Amino acid sequence: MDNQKNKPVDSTWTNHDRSLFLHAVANGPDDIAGRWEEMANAIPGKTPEEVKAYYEAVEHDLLEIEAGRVELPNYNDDIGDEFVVTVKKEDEAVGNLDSEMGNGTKRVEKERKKATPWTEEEHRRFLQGLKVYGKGDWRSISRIMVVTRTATQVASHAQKYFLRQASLKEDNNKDENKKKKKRRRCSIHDITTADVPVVVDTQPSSSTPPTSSLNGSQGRGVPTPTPTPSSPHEGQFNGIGSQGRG
DNA sequence: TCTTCAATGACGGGCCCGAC
DNA sequence: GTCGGGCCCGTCATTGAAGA
Repeated sequence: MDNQKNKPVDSTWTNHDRSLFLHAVANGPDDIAGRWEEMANAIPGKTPEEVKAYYEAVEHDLLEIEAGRVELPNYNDDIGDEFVVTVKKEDEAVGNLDSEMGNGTKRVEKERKKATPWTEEEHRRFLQGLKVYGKGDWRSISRIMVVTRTATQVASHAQKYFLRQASLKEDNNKDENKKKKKRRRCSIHDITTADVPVVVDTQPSSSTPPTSSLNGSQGRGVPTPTPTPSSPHEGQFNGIGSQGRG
């Protein structure tokens, strides 16, 4: 199977297949052994071998791009087809402000872009990227791990994440009474790197999937850490991704 | 000079809690 | 039970600094 590593991405995969593939990657099982079978089940007409080969090809392509060995064909729009389908829909809903700004045509009325909350899935990818690429390499994290977010967004998210961690740390040093007094909601930032195992090997030879543990058996729903037992809304941020804001 | 990152503040919106 | 004010959170925009 290793000889398929340098194979270009299989062109027989339709956009629909690719969407299913990405979804399967995001929600795939934790254990590597049964992973490909699970993913193949989610993509009609594809065998586990095909899924694995496709995954490795995609991974290889990403690494090539990352290494600067591949010229990017105007990826602003192209990536959207394959990786940010859902996000694009939201962008359209708010008038695709990004593309307008990107063309250099200044907007007459500067309208604040509608905030799209980070999903748990995105946050977990972010954490994995943080572990793999380290603090500061937001570009790589945004390109490889959280393709639905720009480097700026990743950096901003990281800032709030670290602030949150620092705040939690501070609270832990206070006594129980003070802790209870402070109202703190559950937040997506309560998911820390300790909850996200590193599974990405940046070496091209590795076939370790970058998102193999995302969600994993946990899947959707209740996040593991609930650091504020005093909060009446345990597991509240379960809805952060889905509930949206309005 | 250009690109990238970090820091900061503004803003929108949800949630909590007390008053009624 | 409901309503409203204040608090808190998350995202976006802007600006300056640093490095290539």
